[in-house]
This record gives sequence, C-alpha cells and structure tokens, in this order.
Amino acid sequence: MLPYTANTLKAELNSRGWRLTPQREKILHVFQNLPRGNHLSAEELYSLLDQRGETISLSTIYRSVKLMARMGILRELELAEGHKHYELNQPYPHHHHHMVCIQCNKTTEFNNDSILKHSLKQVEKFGFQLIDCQLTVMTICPEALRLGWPSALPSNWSCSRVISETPLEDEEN
Amino acid sequence: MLPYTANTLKAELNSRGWRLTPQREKILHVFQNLPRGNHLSAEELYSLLDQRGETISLSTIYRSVKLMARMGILRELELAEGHKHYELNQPYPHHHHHMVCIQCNKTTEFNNDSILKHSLKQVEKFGFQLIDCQLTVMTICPEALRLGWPSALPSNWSCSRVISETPLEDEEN
DNA sequence: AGATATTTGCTAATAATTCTCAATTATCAG
DNA sequence: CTGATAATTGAGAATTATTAGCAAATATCT
Ligand SMILES: [Mn+2]
Ligand SMILES: [Mn+2]
Ligand SMILES: [Zn+2]
Ligand SMILES: [Zn+2]
Repeated sequence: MLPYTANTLKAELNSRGWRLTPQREKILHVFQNLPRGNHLSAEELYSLLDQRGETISLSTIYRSVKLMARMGILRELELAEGHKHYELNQPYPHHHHHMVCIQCNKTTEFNNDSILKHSLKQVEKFGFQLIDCQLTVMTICPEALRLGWPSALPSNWSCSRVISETPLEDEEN
Repeated sequence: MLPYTANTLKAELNSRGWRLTPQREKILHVFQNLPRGNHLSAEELYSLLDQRGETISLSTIYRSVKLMARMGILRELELAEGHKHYELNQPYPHHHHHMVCIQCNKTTEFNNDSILKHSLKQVEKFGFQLIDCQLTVMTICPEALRLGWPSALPSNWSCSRVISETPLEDEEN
C-alpha cells in the first residue's frame, strides 16, 4: 500500500475505468521524490515540471492533483492563504500533521499517532469511515516573534487572543 | 475573555486605533447567537443579516470577518470546498474540532482537550506561540456509505485508500 | 460641534480553479 | 497488430470567492 509504483497507479486507475497517462505518471514521480517536509501547489508543480522540460498543461496539473487526492494518493492541505498544497498521502507509519506560522507560512511537520487514534475513536463512535485527519496548528514562529510581532505586522493585521495559557493537565478527554 | 460584549469589542478595537461600527457589532451579535455547531460563510452571513433587514455590504462582511478572525474573535475554518466558514473562537473550555463528510459536507463537532495539549507541547518544543489548532477529520458519513459510496458518487470521484485499519494501541507518541 | 482618520458600500479587479471542446491517445477486443 | 472507442489532454474562456480602489459617510477625540 505504501511504495507507489507506476504499475500500482495503473492498476488502481484501470480498476475504475481510468487510464495511466505519462502526465499522471510524471506527477506521481515528482511527489515520490519530493524531499520530506515539502509541499507543492498546483502552480509550483507546474513550473517544477516545466523547468525539467516535462511541461504539462496547468489544466492537467489541476485535474490530476485533484483526482489523485480523491483517490487517496495525495493529501490536499490548506497551509497558506489562497491556494492548496499537496503531498503524498502516506498513511499509518508516516502520517503526520502540520504547524504553520500564520505570518510567514513556514511549515513544520510533526508526528503524533495519538491524534490519529483519537480521530479514529471519534469517527467510529458515529459510524463514519475515516479518510484522513489533519491537525493544523496555527502559530507565530520565533523569527516573527523576534521581529516584534504583532507590531511588525501590516497595519490591518492583529491577533491578540491566544490560547496558550489554558490549564491542561489530564490526558484523556 | 469569553463572553464578548459590544463593549469588550469596542475596547479591543479602539486599543488598536480601530472603531466599533454598527456593522461590526451586528456581525459579532450574529455569531454570539449562532446555535452551537453552526458555521457561516461570508455569503451566508450576508444573507442572514439581509433577511433580518440589517443589510451590510458584502465587502464589509468579508472585511469584518477577516479582521475579527485576525483579532482572534472568530475562527476561520476550511470545512467545504471553495469557501471559508467562520465561528466564534472560544478558547479553552469550548475549544473543539471538526469531523466532515467529504461527500455531503455534513460537519460534526467534537471536544478533545488532549489534542490541544499535544499541539501545545509541540509548539512549545519549537519556541512557537500557539494561536489556534484545528483538527479536521475527513470522513464518509453513514448516509453516504449507505447510498453506496463510492459508487453513488459522481464519476470523477474516487477514494479507495483509507487509513482505518492502522494498528494503533499505545497512547503517547 | 468640528477635525480627522477610519470605515462603508459601490464597483472593478484578482487569482485560483473549473469548464468547454476539438484533437490526441490509452485500452481493449478481434 | 490494428482499429474502435471512450478517456484525456491542452488551450483558452468562464466561474467564483475574495480583495482593491475610491468617494461619501461616520466614529472618535478634541
Ligand atoms: Mn506534510
Ligand atoms: Mn465549530
Ligand atoms: Zn513565521
Ligand atoms: Zn455525508
């Protein structure tokens, strides 16, 4: 289930009456060789392939990435304002979450199996079927803090209400 | 910090050189009286107010809701494709997460303090400042399952790869 | 009450994503 | 291997949520 090959992809596509195209194969390849912790937007994927001389139309990029996300091969993430990011969806042992700085969009991944476990418990309690769970932690990174956040932010920006002083001692909910 | 009044809002706005307007007050009022578990998009907020004869321009709706999210008064959520939803940001005792059906967008809230606790631990380990953390659990709801998902889905939809059979026993990460 | 910077409400502009459709091509049956 | 056929691509137009620009209105502070 984990090490996706072109053949695995073809089988899965064909089983649904769909086809393996060079474009889809190249896109899978990009994500498979993307260094851990990287995430690509449609636009970024487009230019990355374009620079390698393997141009794929932006329409096809958008279509493929959406299809592969719906197939569960890619994970669709909301890490920044305005556009989605994608990464390989690697279930259990590599499942991870994201911590994002809301000022500079720097993203840090972290593992935490108990979050997945809690989600699973929640989902089963209601008879739902789990597809994915993503914890997004919005933060201000140390650099932004050092630069005097919030005073260094654009004048229309503000975020006073933080939740870090909450009393949390016990483990279970 | 929790029961927001027009006065609290005014104080907080004024402290930043901003102003309390009838529009902002009305918007806060809507969210304060929104039944638990409800979430509004900008468009929905617009028509809700419009139906009550308290029309506020869509521009102002968008601006206010974004401002109040950045102030930490509202929480900005990605629960459905294509647009954001907002709800009151109620920190510790009322902090919650969301389980969404990726087919019909039905959303269920659930509480889990240990997720917040884990996030906080993670954030502090890196010297970041926590602003918010949102766990979004993507699922297929029982109704969609009963309707024969995925076969009942539009032909371009597919999601085979689920992560529900992962071996998760231990509690801590 | 008057001065002034902020906010509102129009409308126009952006920007990400989706749609349309003719041309291309992967798959499959023969 | 070859041809039939349905899926896919690429180019550009269309859509949609959201933001920007600006004159008129107004909240706040003397
Ligand atoms: Mn990641
Ligand atoms: Mn909620
Ligand atoms: Zn940052
Ligand atoms: Zn559903």
